[in-house]
Amino acid sequence: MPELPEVETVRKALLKIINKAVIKEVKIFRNDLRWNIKDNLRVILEKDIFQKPYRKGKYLLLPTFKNKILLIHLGMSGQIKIRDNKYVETKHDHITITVEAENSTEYSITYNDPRRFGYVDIFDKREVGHHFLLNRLGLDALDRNLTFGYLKGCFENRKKSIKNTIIDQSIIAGIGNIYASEILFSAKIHPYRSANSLNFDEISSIIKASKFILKKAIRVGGTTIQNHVQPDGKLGYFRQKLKVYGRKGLKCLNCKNIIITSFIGKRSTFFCEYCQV
DNA sequence: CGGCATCCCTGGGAGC
DNA sequence: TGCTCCCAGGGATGCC
Repeated sequence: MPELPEVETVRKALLKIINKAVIKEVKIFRNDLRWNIKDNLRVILEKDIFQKPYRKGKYLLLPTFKNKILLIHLGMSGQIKIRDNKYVETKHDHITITVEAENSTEYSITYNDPRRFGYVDIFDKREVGHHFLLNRLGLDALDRNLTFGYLKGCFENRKKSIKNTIIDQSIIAGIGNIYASEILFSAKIHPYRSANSLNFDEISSIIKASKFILKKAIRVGGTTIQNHVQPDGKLGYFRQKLKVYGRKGLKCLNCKNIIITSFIGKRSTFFCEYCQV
C-alpha cells in the first residue's frame, strides 16, 4: 500500500525525467476515481512544461511552468508506470501523459489503479495551501520540524491510541498502516497506549524510529505487499525487512515471544505484547 | 473539538 | 473447477 516511502520512490523516478519535460499528450480513459477527475485537466496540461516534483505526506505534486499543480494520490492500489512512448495501455490504466524530456526522449507516464481509491487533480499553484486534501495535513514524517515539541502539542488531550494517532494525516503526514506497526515495534511502544500518556523518551523514540524506518524503506524502493511496483516495473524490497507487520504467530525478533495481531479502528495491527510496553 | 462508524472499490485467497 | 465470502486499507464524511 503506498505510504510515504512508496510515494517517495515514485517522486524520485519522476524527477529523473519530468523536470522541464514538455507535455505532449494527455489521455484520460476513465475519470471516476475517488472523485471525478476535472473535465478540463487535459486542456490545461497539454503544451505546459513540468517542473521538479515534490511530495507532501502521501501526496505527489507536479508543478508546471504555467503555475498549475498536478496532484496525484495513489490511494491503496495506485501505481505510476514510466515507459517509452510505445507503451500500450492495460487494464486499470486511467490516465497516460506523454512527455518529451529535456534530452528529447519521449516517455509515457501512466496512472494505474485497480481499486480507484486514488485521485488526480489539477489546480493553480496559489491554491496549494487551500486544497481540500492538503489544507489539513500535519507535518510530513520526514520534515525536520517534526520535533518533540510539535508532537507533544498534538498528543495533548488525545486519548485515542498511539497507533491511530500516528496514522492520522492531520498530525503526521505519510505514515500508513504498515509502517505504523513497524515504527511502534521499533520504538517498543504498545499500540494501544493513549497518545497523551507518552513521555519525553517515548515521543522521542517514535520520531527517531519513524525517520530511520521510512528512510531505510525509501533506499530499497518501498514495500511490496500486494502490488507496489516501482515506476520502472521493479518490486520494492522493504517487505523482506519488515520486522513485525505480517508476522502474526511468529517469534518476536527481540524477545522471542509470539507476535500477535488485533484490530485498532478496523485496521490490522501487529505487535509484541511483551517488549512493546 | 474528539472519537467512532460508514462508505467507496477490486483482486486475491480461503472455504465449501 | 467454480462459486461465495471476506479481507486488504486511505481518508472524507457525518453523527453523537
